[in-house]
Amino acid sequence: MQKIRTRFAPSPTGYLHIGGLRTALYSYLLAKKHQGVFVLRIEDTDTNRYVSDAEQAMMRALKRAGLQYDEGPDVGGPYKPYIQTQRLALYQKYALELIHTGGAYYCFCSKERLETLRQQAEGDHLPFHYDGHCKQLSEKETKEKLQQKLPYVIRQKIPAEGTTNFKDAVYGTITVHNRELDEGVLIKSDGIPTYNFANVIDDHTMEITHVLRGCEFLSSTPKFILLYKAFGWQPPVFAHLPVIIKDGGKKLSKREKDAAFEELLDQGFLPEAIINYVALLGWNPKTEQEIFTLKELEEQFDLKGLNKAAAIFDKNKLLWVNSQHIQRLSLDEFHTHLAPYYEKIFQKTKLNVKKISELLHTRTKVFTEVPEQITFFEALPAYDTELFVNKKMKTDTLLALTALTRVFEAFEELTDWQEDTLRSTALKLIASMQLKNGQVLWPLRAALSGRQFTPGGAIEIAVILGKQESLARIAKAVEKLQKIR
RNA sequence: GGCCCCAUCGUCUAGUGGUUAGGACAUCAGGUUUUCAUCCUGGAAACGGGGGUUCGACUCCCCCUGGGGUCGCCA
Repeated sequence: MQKIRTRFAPSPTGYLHIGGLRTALYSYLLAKKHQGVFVLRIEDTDTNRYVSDAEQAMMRALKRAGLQYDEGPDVGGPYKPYIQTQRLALYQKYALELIHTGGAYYCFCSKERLETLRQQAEGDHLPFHYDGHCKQLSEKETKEKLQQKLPYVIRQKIPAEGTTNFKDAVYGTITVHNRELDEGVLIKSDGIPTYNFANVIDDHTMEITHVLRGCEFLSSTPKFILLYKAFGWQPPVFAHLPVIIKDGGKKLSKREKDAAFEELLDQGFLPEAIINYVALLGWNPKTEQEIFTLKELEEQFDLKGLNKAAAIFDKNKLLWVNSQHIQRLSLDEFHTHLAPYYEKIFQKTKLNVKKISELLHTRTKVFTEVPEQITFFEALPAYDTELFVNKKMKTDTLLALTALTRVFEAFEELTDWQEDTLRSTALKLIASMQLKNGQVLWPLRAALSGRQFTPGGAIEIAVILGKQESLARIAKAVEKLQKIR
């Protein structure tokens, strides 16, 4: 069997958004699954929309996502160059060939004439099609106009009769009447090809076997097929992907920050989690597995599992997938991810941050939510004595005062500030007071943290804070509680 | 508007003529736990509508409705 070659062919107009990421991912997975080759090609034929550094941003994003391409602008390959504006001579050559074989023709119509045609069509409530005006030109007339150096474009010639169809790997057979197809521009007046043309030439010359792209191309694919036919080439397998929309059914635009892959990274999501989530948005593994590594996706991906309907990007589920990936991280790996946050937060104190990581591990959905969870370690936040009142724990300010006073006395005597010791000391005290664990430990945790909810319990927090700081915080709580008596 | 495409819980989806319509997220209730989180148990929650075909339709066909795409010298 022929070796599978897929490509991701973005136009460098901005950043890698979720839809693009998914297209790239599926292309990558399809190639990897079959030991094929994944190519990155930059489609920069729109000189008006040139955005500097967008290519670099695209390549960086792909790499951060883990989708390393085998051939591309910066890594080279046997079909280079991989940037369309560097392949202009090639398109020129094929366009000429197409004119000679009757698959295309010169068109000298002015933009004004086309605009008039367009307005007319609109007035008649008809779809605009080029009227074929220049198709009637004789060879001699054409030659004359070329010699006069009149500006021209090259248009695709489309059969007036019949239908064109192709089998899409996800949508099945698509058929359209040729009369519905516009004889679109192949080469623009500046000599640069349009997407329609460059895409076909490149996919063929780069021997791409499978084209995965957004379904906005579904209805124009017959034109591509016609182009392949005109050249006598075998078209690749096409697989069009449904769109990803945001909640509320609106289109996910590149402008939207949360639609950009790297923005998600900045928001504290793991690249492998984003990949995992996006993979499931429109593809079903046919098993009940939900959490995948890239490697597992490479093994299990199949075009057959692709879905036709548009999918809504659900950040909630992404959050969950992310938390799952975080929990699968080893403690060391997890700790490494948190290091920069610790550095920022713990300016004054030197704490056992490894222990904090332990507490955080099952409590983190995204890294960016970590700071708010642990700032109380650095400095005791202001709090009200109401914090000591908890119905479920059966505590109130009076009980808290006695409990904390006793805890202070017991802890003060300890020479060994270890978790086991603290726990047994606390439990012994609780037993002697004939109270429930929560009646002492809730006030203790509140005193130590000044917060209603914390990662970890009273004992764990005390261990991390150390003896001096813990006692100071308990003393402060006692003082506060005495004041309101 | 023409053409093309799509349609199962709020969301992602399984389902290919006979199922108590399954799973996951979210949600609700309960349990474990010194709070929170994790973890465990359970609940509520869907086949857009109308016609056919068939002994039998979520599944097949048609129409409607709703949604999306496209109609550029953009991709």
